[in-house]
Amino acid sequence: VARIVEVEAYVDSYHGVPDLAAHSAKGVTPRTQVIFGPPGHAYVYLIYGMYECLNIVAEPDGRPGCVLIRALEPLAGFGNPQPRLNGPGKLTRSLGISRSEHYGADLTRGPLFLTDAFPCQFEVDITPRIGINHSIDFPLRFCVRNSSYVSKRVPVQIETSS
DNA sequence: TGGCTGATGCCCT
DNA sequence: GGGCATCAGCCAA
Repeated sequence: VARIVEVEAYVDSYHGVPDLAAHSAKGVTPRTQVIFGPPGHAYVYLIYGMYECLNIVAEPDGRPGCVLIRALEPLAGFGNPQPRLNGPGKLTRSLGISRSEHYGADLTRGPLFLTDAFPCQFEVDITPRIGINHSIDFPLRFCVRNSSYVSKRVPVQIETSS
């Protein structure tokens, strides 16, 4: 059991400006097809030849859009010492998430299950996304404020919410 | 503390 | 063949 504390959104367009950092910007390919499918499914891709990254498809069927899971706070079921899940490549390695086993997986049921059964209140920091070279200004990274489990300190605080 | 670099596989042109 | 939604280790200060 783990809590999501940091995500980034990859969208079709932001206020009418195309999101060139999104993999779906290149259109439907064998790699990106699941992003155009129904929401609640896993988009898993390989980055830099060695790290798998987990996304959750987050737009209606037929439209592209997904959320990259960048950091988790371990809650239960992890050994001692707890693994650090503060990075998209690290958390998939710790959880055993891979393209071969999880590409397109239904996250509304099954072993990788998304739930709101552990609610809590928190404030959100909104910042630019990390590690990209296109559409770098879009404020689409969302972190739990003051969480020690995020991948990086918040570089710029753009806005807050709850 | 912060910046650079190598490792490494695959997708798309 | 170029570039990539990363990370750990190294180095200088």
